[in-house]
Amino acid sequence: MLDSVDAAIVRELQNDARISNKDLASKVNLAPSTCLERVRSLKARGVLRGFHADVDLGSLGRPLLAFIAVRIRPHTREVVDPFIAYTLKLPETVALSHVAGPDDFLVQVAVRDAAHLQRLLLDGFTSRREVAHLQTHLIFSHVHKWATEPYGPYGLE
Amino acid sequence: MLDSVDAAIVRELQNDARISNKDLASKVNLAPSTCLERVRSLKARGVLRGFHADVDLGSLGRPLLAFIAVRIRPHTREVVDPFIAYTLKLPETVALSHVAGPDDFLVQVAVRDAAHLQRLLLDGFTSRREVAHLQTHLIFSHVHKWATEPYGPYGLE
DNA sequence: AATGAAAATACATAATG
DNA sequence: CATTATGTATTTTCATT
Repeated sequence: MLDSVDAAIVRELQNDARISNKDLASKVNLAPSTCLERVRSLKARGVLRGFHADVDLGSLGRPLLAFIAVRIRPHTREVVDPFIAYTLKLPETVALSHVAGPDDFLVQVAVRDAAHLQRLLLDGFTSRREVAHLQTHLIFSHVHKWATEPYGPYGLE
Repeated sequence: MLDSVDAAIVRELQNDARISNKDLASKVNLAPSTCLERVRSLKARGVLRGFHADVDLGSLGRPLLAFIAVRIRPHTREVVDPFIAYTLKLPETVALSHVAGPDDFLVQVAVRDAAHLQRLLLDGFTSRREVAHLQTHLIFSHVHKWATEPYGPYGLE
């Protein structure tokens, strides 16, 4: 359960995680000491899970993004869990979703170029016995909305 | 072009964007003053694009995630650009990818429950004239790997 | 829960090697 | 780029409300 002050703190930290506690306090109309307590509590309650730099992937030598839709067979825990662990260990993997539907997983990857993507597909995915089907969607552009607002009054959840 | 020190700074800030400059400097074996300069330069060069809190969406009243694959028609700039602007304004939208393939867009949304998702699909998407086809993939689980490592030596890019 | 004040840290900058 | 020095600002704790 978030009150309106918590919601304001969460909003500000979604937009700028490196804001100083003093400036944050001033934005949400709290004394710095109170603000610090609120932030600690939000972390302790698991509302704030972490703080991360958003990095230009091109600068990291990975300018090309793609989704890889993967069907695995059999779709049992014995196969699913190791597949997830394996995929998350790949340095190309940026995000992994286990989804409902014809496809089982959507893997978002960041690579240097098309040749790198091809190698990843062949050596990293189709070579695995549990991978039954692959479909690749090149990403022309990708926008992440870093700040999600609470649903309902103040996210009474 | 990142050297190994830049790469280390970027890695640390991807893992913890709220680390103090002093602690960051110590982790990457720099003097604080030098470290501060490095971080500023990385921001100025666009390598570090921003810093964001990772928030538990359930706590915001949005525990259900889905991908919505959208085909729009015609796929012209006159239609594409307003569609992107519209979709990014929806409070349910978390991320939007313009992709190659049969589907034109993958929209990641966060909603309260299945009823909310249904309303979003009907009122937010299928009601629009340019939306030719929709396919929804419920997300069972989603993992974002916040730290992407450079490709090659130090991401010589 | 929130506050203000004190004590401990950290930041920002400049000068020097 | 590291170190040092300096003044300023922030963070953090804690007694009080």
